[in-house]
Order: sequence, then C-alpha cells, then structure tokens
Amino acid sequence: MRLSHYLFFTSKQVPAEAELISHQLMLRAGLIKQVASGLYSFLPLGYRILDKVVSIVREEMDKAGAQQLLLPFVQPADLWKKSGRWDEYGEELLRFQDRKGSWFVLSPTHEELITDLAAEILTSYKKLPVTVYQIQIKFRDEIRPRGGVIRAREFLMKDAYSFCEDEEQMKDIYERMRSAYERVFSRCGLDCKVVEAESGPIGGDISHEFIALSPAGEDKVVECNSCGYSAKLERATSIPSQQVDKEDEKQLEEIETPGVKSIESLSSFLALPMRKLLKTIIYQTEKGYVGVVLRGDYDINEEKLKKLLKAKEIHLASEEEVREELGMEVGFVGPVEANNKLLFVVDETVMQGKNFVAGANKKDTHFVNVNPGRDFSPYLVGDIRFVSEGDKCPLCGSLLQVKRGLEVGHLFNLGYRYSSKLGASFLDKMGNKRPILMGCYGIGVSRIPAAIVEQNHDDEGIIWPMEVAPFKAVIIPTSNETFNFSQQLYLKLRDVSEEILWDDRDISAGVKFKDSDLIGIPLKIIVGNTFLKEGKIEIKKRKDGQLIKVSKEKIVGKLMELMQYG
RNA sequence: CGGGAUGUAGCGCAGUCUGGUUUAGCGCGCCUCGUUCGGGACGAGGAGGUCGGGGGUUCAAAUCCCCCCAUCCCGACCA
Repeated sequence: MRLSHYLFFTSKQVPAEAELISHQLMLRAGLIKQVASGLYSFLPLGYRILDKVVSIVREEMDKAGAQQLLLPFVQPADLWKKSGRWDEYGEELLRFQDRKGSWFVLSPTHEELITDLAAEILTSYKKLPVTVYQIQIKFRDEIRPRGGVIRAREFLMKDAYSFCEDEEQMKDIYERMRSAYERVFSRCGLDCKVVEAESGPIGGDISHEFIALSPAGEDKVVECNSCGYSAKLERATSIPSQQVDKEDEKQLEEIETPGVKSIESLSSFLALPMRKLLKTIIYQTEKGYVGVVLRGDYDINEEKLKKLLKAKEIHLASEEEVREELGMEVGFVGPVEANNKLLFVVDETVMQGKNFVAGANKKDTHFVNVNPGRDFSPYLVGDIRFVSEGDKCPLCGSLLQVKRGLEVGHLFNLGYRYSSKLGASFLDKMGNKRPILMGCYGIGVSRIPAAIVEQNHDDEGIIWPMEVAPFKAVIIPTSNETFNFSQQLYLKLRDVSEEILWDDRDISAGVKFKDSDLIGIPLKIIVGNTFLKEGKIEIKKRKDGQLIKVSKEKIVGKLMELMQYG
C-alpha cells in the first residue's frame, strides 16, 4: 500500500478529550475517530488492527470447536420480556419503536436470542454439546463512556454460547474456552491474568475473567505473588492484616465527640488508628433494617453482604430513615445497646479485635472500649469487606497486592437461568425432558487494541506486536536519489506480502520515521545513504531499535523471516 | 442521576471578566513557489470561521441575560 493515498493522518498534539495513554495514541496515530460520546469510527489503519484481532479470535474459536453464526443487532422486545431482562436490565438497554409501534432493543448481549434458537433446534441429547459464537456489534447505553474504545457504548464483541447436557460436558467446554482465551490474548501480545469473578447481571455461579494488567484499568484485581492466588476485588478474600488483639477488655465508657462524624475525623480526634474504630452502616433490606459493622480500615463489599444475608435487594438507609424510624443519629451509629432496634451483621475481623470505639447512637457521643460479644452480639458474622493492600493471602498467608486491569474476556457457567425461562430443553436418553445447561463466553474485541497499546508503547508511540500490527513493515526512501529504487523494492515486495507500506510521500525523512514510530509499524525498511554508499538496505526494528543491513538480493528472504518471527 | 468544566478554522488554544479599530487572532496541519532532505526543516505567498444552537438586552454581542444541545472530568451514598 502506498501511503501517499492512504486515508490516515497523524497528530503531534494530544487531543484534549483523551486522558488515557492508549486513547491519546490511538487518536494521534489516526486509528480511530470519535463520532459522538462512546461511538467511534475505525479508520483504515485502526480497522486493520481490529480485523487482525478478529481473525485471531475466529481462528482460536474455530480450533476450540465453536461454530460461527450471526445474530441480528436489533431484537424484538418480547424475548427480553420473557427472560425478565426487559425490566431488569435498566437504562443501559436502548429501546425504540418501529413504524408500527412495536418495541425493539439494540442488543447489549444475545443470550435471549441464542437460547430461543437453541430451544428450537437442540431438542435431543444426541446433538449436545454444541458451542456457537458470533463477532457482533453490541450497544450498551453506558452512564459514562470513557477511555476511547475501552468503554464505548457501541463496541465489537465476540460472544460464544455453549449448550450442554450436564455439568461434565459443561466443564469440558469451559476448560476448552479457557485455554482458547489464553491463546487469543497471548497472540495479541497481552499480559493477562485469569481471576475468579462475579458474574453480575448475566447470571450464573462459576465465572472467570481475563484481565489485562494496566494502571488504566477500571477493575481491581487481588493477587498473591507467591502462590498465584488471584481474584477480582469484589470476590477476593483474605486473612486480615491484624489478627487478634491480645489486650485485656477494658471498661465501656461514653465520651463526647462533638461534630466528629466520619471515621477519618474520629481517627484524628482520638489519635487512634482506623482499625481500632468501628464503622456501622445501616442498610434497608427486604428483611428490615440491618446494621453492618466493620473495622474502620475496611470498606464494605455489598455483594458479599447480600450473599451472607441471602437478601435480594439491599440499599443504604437514608439519613431520614435512620433518624425517624430507628431513632439513631447518623454519624454516631453503633451496635452497642441497639439490638432491640435492628439486627447486626458483623465482619469477622471485628470479632478478633478488642476495645473498639463505636457510635453511641446519640448525637456527638461515642463509646470507647467496645468489645464484641460483651457489649453487643451479632446476628451474623462473616466476610463482608473488600480486601485491602497489606492483607494476607487466604491460601498461603503471603502479602496480597491490589492491581488494576482491564477486563478483556469473561467466562460464565450460566446454569439454567435462560434455558428454563425461555423453554430451552432437550430429551435425554431416558426420554426425560431436561433444561439445557448453558455457558457464555465473551471477549471485548474492540477494546483489545486499546489494551494492547496500554501495555505496548513508549515515548515515540505505539509498538504493535507483529501479529496485530496494521502493517508489518514500511519502506522509507530518505531522499530523491533513492526514491526510484524504493519503488522497485515496493513493487517486488508487494508480490509476496500485502503487509508492507511504501512511504512515497514527498516529505522529509524525519517525518516518515516519526509517523512510522507513532503508528507503531514493527519494521522500517530504510533506503537511504547506506544504500547509496554501501548498496545495503537497512531494516530497523521498532521494538528495540536493532538495525540490520541487508543486500538487495537478500532483502526479501530476510524480511519474510522478520515478519514471521519478529 | 448529582457535581465541576468546556464549546471560537481539520487539531491545539488566546480573545469573553470590563460589549465598540478585530476585516475575530496565534501555533500545528492544508495549498502554491523556491531552498532543503537520516528523526516532526526554512523563506515568501495563500485558502479556510453562520464564534455549539435558539431567543433576548443594546445604537452595537464571540463578549451581558435566558433556554436548549453537545463533549469531557469527578462522584453515585463507607454515617
């Protein structure tokens, strides 16, 4: 491809709207262009990258035995009503009417459609198991799109669905998908972690996420360097940093704390570390009000709380509710002498401590030397906190680290949630009607290029791994004297690979070098002074700057080798 | 949804507070000519703007007021 007529542009200036390095570089290299909030065009260079990721995904899915199909982007509402998600999905689901007034949605995901399809076709155990996938546009009306293509509203996703007879088949396919994912991400040049995850609104119990580690990531991951334990922060457990207080239980005492409402201010007011304070938070649940008690240095994990309580809906009680219905004072809430008013759920770390400070349920008053068991009794004790830096690994006891990352892939065992609601069942060997066991496996395809850039860049720009680079090499003539030869070389190389660009633009060599490095082309084929003096063509690697000189007779072979093995 | 900010040429910005010689500027980019030509060259000339949209105030509005739209950032209840 000759660059002089290629639809691309580069920019020295950092676009004002871009915060993340990947977003900035993708805009500066002219890979993407924003159309509206969360909507992006992929320009030819960017599209070639995306297309390579798509090919990798397709190859690995096919190898794993999945069959590609294509489901519509626009779906009728009634399927969503059947599955219950018309009401559950919320405002992220974009709904609209056609000219006849029928309701439709722009697909945020395709479980409904695929289950409906499976219900019709997969009626016998003889067909199972089956795995299908598609690479399709999705639309989620995100509250706040951010980071360019990292969190866009319209995005490209690979979603696969498996249909199994039983858990044994399910496990087999789940594992096959998992190793396919490992190959996909490693071919993309991504450094990924597999972590235990929450399945969120999609449903299901077993779930793993593939996280590309990056400080720009939106997700937090807990990991142990010595035994390899890793999990999403929401799900991670730990051995608390301070195990058991050895001190004696002291006399309960009331103290005045005028206007001291937050843990931070209480900590500095009393000159005590946050872990010696108790925070008590009141939730409204379908079982009534629940007081949640945690050490001051931990944050509450609502998902864990929900599970422990076996509650469907929980939300924080408002200040008015706390004051008017419970007669407690916000800022000074505590578990002591309050068991008659509400139940207390207590984090396990609290039970190991002694002589805490807690709210006295009176304005401007706290108790000191509060001891769990003696001064209040919990209704439930469990792990309801987020792991924090400095906690110890639940498996081996080493220090845990909290890191950021980007979710690029997700595996779910969906169970029977969709098959039972949408009537997808099959007849087993015995002639019994049973619901199909489903799995669902996503890859955020259009987010991958951004994740790669996050992990592969330097001050000059992007450094594409060979397999996803938009072009593998660019021929750069540095002067008029070498232009003609560069053209001959281009014509010759064009016959063996369409992965080579020819920078035939009438501009100075410096600009060509800079552009090539910004865009991230792995190899520069430089035809310049060295060619005029020594008859040698230079090949310079983007990654490490290594310079290789070759004669024009050997250039094709050497290039083929480098393009294949990097 | 709450808070903060921004909207002026393809991109990055100044001008707005204090309305009037501003024909609305500057840098990058773009076009022409010449000199350059191995890491974002230089000179000369040139094209490009309904100042986000609508309404209002005024002799006069990019500038003041009202409404709308768009975009970005932070937060979404940790008492």
